[in-house]
Amino acid sequence: MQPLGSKADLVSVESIEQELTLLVRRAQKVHLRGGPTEQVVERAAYGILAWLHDTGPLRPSALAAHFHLDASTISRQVASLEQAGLITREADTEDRRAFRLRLTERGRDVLTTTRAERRGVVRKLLQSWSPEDLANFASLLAAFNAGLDKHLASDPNSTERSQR
Amino acid sequence: MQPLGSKADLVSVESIEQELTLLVRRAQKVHLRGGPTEQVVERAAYGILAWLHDTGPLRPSALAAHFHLDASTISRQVASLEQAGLITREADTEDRRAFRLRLTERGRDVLTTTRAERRGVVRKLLQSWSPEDLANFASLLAAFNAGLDKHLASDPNSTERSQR
DNA sequence: CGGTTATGGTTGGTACATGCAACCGCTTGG
DNA sequence: CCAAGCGGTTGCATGTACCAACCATAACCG
Repeated sequence: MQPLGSKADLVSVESIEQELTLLVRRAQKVHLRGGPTEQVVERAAYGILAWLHDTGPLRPSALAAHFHLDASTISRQVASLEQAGLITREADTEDRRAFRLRLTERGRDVLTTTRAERRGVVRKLLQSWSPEDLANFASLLAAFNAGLDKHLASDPNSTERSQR
Repeated sequence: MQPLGSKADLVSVESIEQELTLLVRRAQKVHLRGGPTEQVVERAAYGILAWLHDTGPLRPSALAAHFHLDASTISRQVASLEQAGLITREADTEDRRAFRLRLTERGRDVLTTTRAERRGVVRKLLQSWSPEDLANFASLLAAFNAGLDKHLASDPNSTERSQR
């Protein structure tokens, strides 16, 4: 509809940057807990539980790579999840330095509950959207994340300081 | 195309929840700094600078409301921005308890630089997108933020603990 | 008025998230 | 077998955030 690099594109990029900034800032506080009487599941922990659940037993290093976080950060969060009885570490048969993390029964339960609540919030937020918009948003968001992933992977610090 | 509440909707909601979680987690680290030799502009500070710039002098309380953050959080960030010489406080003629925040010359410069860099990153991330997708993403993101804003405003804690 | 309550902001205390540097122990390659 | 490297942990520093307690001014009310 419009030539590449048109003014409308610029406006879109500006708007996207703006909205992302706001979203990320605000979303800090949308971290759910286990349930009514339940256990605390921290914001950071939820991501780990979900990823472990969806992709099977993983090493801490694999988690760090997925989230683009420092190994030390993962290490502490893993320790606390283990403490809480939501995950266990099992020996890695191929390397005795490492181990693999697996959800416990309880971890699965907590994840299920928490995930249901979070999805409930999202559903409520999106209740008035058309199916087309929903599907579109889902796929654009996924595409954006994929791009971000690549960006962070290739160029870990360009976003910290643009140049030296 | 599909009946309301269809399976496809559920899948979209699930996917959106997932992608948002990942995005927010990863985006933590995409906070830019002032420039080559420049001053640190923290992630949080950037949002404040940008909002002050775009909507004129504001009270701290207005910032807190916009970001849905505690007044104390804003207070400290404002103090540090003032310290850095990026904003000034001017008396509020209507209420001597309050004051209004305004960007300084330097604040405007730093914002301009930082914003340009951030937009550059976003542009790079989105360089292969079609104009349609860009425009779509921008408007869906804005709509989502608007919904989130309403949600947080009406029901400040439902996302902290779903019920009692 | 004069006292009580409400509102705008700040400060102290605390918790969580995160990165970097230093370290420990196993693995791997001369 | 020793040196270099990798996986993970721990100490330390920072940034972001909330709540509770506080101060000062404003608004209300009898």
